[in-house]
Amino acid sequence: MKIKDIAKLAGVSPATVSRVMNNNGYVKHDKRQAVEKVIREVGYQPNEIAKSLKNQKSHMIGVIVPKISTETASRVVDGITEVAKQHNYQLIIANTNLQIEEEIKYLKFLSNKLVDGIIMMATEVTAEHKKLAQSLAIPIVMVGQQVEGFTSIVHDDYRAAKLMIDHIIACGHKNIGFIGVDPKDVAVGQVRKQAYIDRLHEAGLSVDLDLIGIGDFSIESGYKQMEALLTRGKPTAVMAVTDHLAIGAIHCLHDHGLSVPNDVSVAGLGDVKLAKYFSPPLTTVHYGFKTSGMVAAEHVFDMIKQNQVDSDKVVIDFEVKIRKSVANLKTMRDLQSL
Amino acid sequence: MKIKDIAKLAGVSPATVSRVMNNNGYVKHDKRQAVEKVIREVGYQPNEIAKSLKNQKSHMIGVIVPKISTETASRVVDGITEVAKQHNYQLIIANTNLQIEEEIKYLKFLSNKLVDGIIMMATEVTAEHKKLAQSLAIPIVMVGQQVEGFTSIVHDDYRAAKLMIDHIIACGHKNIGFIGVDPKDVAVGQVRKQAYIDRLHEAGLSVDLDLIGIGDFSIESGYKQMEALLTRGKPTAVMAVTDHLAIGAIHCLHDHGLSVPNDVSVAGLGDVKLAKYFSPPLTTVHYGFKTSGMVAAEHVFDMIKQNQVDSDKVVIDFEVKIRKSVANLKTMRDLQSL
DNA sequence: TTGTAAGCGTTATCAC
DNA sequence: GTGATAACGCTTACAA
Repeated sequence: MKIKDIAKLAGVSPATVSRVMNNNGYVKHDKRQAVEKVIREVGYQPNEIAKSLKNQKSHMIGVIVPKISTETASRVVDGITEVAKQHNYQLIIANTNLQIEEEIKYLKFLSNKLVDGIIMMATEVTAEHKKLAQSLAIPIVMVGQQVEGFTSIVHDDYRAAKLMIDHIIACGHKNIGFIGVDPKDVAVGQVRKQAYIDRLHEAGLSVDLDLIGIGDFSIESGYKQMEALLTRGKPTAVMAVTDHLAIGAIHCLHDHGLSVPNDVSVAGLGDVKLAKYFSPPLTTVHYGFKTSGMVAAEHVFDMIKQNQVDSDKVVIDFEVKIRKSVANLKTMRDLQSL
Repeated sequence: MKIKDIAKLAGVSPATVSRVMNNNGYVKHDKRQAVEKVIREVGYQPNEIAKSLKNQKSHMIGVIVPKISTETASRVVDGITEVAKQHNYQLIIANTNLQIEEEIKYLKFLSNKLVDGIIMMATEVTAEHKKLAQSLAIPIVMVGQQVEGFTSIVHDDYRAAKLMIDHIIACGHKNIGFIGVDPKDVAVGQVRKQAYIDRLHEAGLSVDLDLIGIGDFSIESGYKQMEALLTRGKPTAVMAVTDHLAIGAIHCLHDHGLSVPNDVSVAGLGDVKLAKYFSPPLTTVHYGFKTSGMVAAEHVFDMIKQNQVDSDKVVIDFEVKIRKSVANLKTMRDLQSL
């Protein structure tokens, strides 16, 4: 059923039907009624593809994510959908499974008039990414990593990690371990580690390489790195760069008969939904991922509307969540001396 | 940059360029070379919208989910993406936030030539859903709920829940509580509850209404329902219809100074990623959500290819995960008598 | 082997 | 107010 058919049935021209559908131009009351009646009766729905082609607007934005089945990604996507809905936009999502060529491929593919804008959650951003992205006519915003020349929605990873270490130091810990990830991921792999190192230095504590382990993003990896740390040194506290890593570490500690936090404290970063339900409830930093998504979407829509590209950097709030997985050595000592 | 421009630059007709791009029809070697060279040089990418309009195929499938930031949904979507990729299809996802009118709306919207098929994760399926869905020309498959007249990808919720209760009974429990959800969700709200009731009857145990609580899908709700159960009766074990509910229940028990599983056993259903890292590790049933998604996608593509609609019911495997949150009363007694 | 032109379903311009 | 008609960028008969 196309516009022509409706026109015929209503005894008007296609143009009139179009005018009725889009509420623009003058249409006499009775004709409008007639058209609306037919539309209702046959349940006509316009062909969105044809509209897109004609209007040069698809009313879709592309979202490139490393892995949708990740809490971080799905929370960001959740935020994006929410504001997309307000703008009557649909999301077309591309799951790259962390493969960099896939990201490039989708960036190209999506930009061919298929979408009016792109939101990209990149882990690693290469020069090729940047060059390609810059060559595209449509607005692109980056989430999670700051990328030169693009509007980037980020959390202040440096400050967040530093405040976490702050808290650990304030609890009286001196041998503080670190479990991180590959530095290819700048925000998580580099920035958070740098914060750790800087904060230790500031506190006059030495950075012990034996107390640093680098894994990937899996829980198992947290377990393994913790195990390695245990053979190499004697940390009283460990900060993991991710809640999953922290959970793996805690599990390892338990398996080794160590109590968290009485024997070793563990802190995470990210505040996954279940973090507070663990035992001990995980001390971590809450990142507003959904907010990131919403803000990212708002920026894309601004750029679409104004038909121009900007390159802000917007920093989303975080919140340190002090729970039970980091022990206060001072109060523990006080308790023991009683 | 459109096909016409490429044609001009390469000194051929648009038709030839199209033939080169799609590898069909005869094109002389040198012309092909020339065209390919230009394409490469200008980085030409065809307009996918125009292709869709002409080909009457969008190479996109629509995915309607209640809430993407849910582990269940995102695992299903993960599976869908994986097979979509093999077929060179993109996903356009619609997040309904559990609102039924949204589902209807998207069902209509997506079907207007925008997508070649739809995968729907519905919680509640009304008559209106069915009628509308049936009127659409494109293939639709349902995930998570069996819907008459549609290919439905489901888990055997009845058997899964029954086996879980089985295990609980086998552990010597007699006062078994139940935390469920609204029956509007047939699979989770009705079927799992029925399994609980039936299994108790089969075992000759009476069903005590005071030991049944109905909440929603939130962790907090599990907490509240558990609290209510505690005031009304004295269960030695509780099955929650969802891991989140179970986690809430466990939390409540802990807050009341009760040990899980020594005082009260708790089982969940679903096996969220972190379930095995809880303490105690959660006894639950693993559902292959990613597999559901993959199978759903395969069915959609079959139907798209064969250009016909079928209405299978396919049942995805599950696996009972016996961990530590359900105690064996018999061995406990043996231990005590030593 | 290649080019011309019609057509996919809309919308917008321009006559009337 | 309304209706032809060209155009959006592509593919595919059909002609040459």
